[in-house]
Amino acid sequence: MEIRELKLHMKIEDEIKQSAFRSEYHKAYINLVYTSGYLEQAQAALFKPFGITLPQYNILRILRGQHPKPATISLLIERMLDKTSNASRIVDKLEAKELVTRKQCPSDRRTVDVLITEKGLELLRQMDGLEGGKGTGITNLTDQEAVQLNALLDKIRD
Amino acid sequence: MEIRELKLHMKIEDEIKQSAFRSEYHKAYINLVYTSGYLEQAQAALFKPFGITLPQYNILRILRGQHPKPATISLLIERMLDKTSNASRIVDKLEAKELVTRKQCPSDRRTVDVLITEKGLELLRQMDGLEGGKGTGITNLTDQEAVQLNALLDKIRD
DNA sequence: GTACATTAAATGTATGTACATATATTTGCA
DNA sequence: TGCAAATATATGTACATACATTTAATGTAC
Repeated sequence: MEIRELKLHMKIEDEIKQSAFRSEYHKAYINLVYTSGYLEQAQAALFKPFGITLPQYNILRILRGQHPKPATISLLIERMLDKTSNASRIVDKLEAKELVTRKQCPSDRRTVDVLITEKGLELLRQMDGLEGGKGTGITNLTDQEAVQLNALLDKIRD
Repeated sequence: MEIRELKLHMKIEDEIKQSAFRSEYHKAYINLVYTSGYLEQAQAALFKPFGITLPQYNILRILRGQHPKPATISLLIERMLDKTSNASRIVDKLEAKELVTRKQCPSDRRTVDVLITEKGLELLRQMDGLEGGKGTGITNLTDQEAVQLNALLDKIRD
C-alpha cells in the first residue's frame, strides 16, 4: 500500500505505466477517470468509520432534505447522482441498519414512503463536515482554479 | 432516457437537483465525479458492440503491450488504472471468451502466464480508434483547454 | 534443513451498477 | 365498464470493486 501512496504524488504520465498519450485529449480523458477514482476512494475511506457507503449517504441526504416528508423510490432515483441505479436495494441496506423506514403509501399503493429515522438523522449530523471532498485533495486548488475546473467539466458535457 | 439526454446539456447546478453548493470546491468535486461517470458511461456504450467491458479492454491492452511475452497477474494489477482490482476474475472472463490463455509458469509455479490470443489481438485491432475518449465529449475542449484540465487534475492529486 | 514469513493467485462475501424482466397498481381510453 | 398502457417498485443476472481470507509455492533465518 505504500507504493500506492507514493503514486498519488506523481503526474498522470508516471502513474500510468504507458509512456505516450496520443493527444492531450486522450491524456485528459484518462486523467479525469483516474482522478475521479482517486477522489471516490478517498471519500470512501472517510466514510468507512461511519458504516455506510457513498450511495447510501447520498440517499440519506436526499431523505433529510425531504424530512419530515417521506420520499418515494422514484424521487430518490430522480435526485441521485449515480444514474438509474438501484435505489430499491440501497434502501434495503439502509432499512436493515434502521436508518430509514419504508411503508406502503396508502393513497397510491404502488409507491413506497421512505423516511429517514432519528438514528439516520443523528448519523448525518455526525458526518456533516466531511463531505464535499474536503480532505480528498480537491482543496489543493485555489478558488479560482476550482471555477476554471468547473467550466472545463461543463464544457465536456455540453 | 430522453430526460437523461437532456440533462447532458445542462450545467451541473441544473443536473443535480440541489440548489446550492457550499463552495466552488464542493461543486468541483461533485462535477468531477459526475463528469467522470458520464464519460465512463459513454465509453461503455462504445464498447458494448464488441462484447467486452472497459476493465477487460484495459487488461487486453496491457497484454498486447507485452506480446509476445506473457504477463503475470501481478503485472496486470500493477498496470491497471483501476486500483487493486480483481485481475484474476477479469482474466477469467477473457479466458472464457478465448481472448487470452492462462497457464502456470514453469519457473515459478506460484505465478501464471497470461497471454493474449490471436483472437484477442484481432479484437483490439477492430477497437483501435475508438479509445481515448473520442466521441465522448472530451474533444469539446480545445487543445489548450485539455492541457489546462490536465494541470488542474494533477494538482488535485498532488 | 526445518520453521516462519512472504509472495502469487484464487476465492468468498458485501456492495454497487447496468440491464432486463416481473408484479402490482393505477390511469386512460374505447 | 373493461382492458390495455403506463407507472412504481422489486427482483434476477452479469459484471465489477473492495476487502478479507485461503492455498500453494518460494525465500529466508536460524
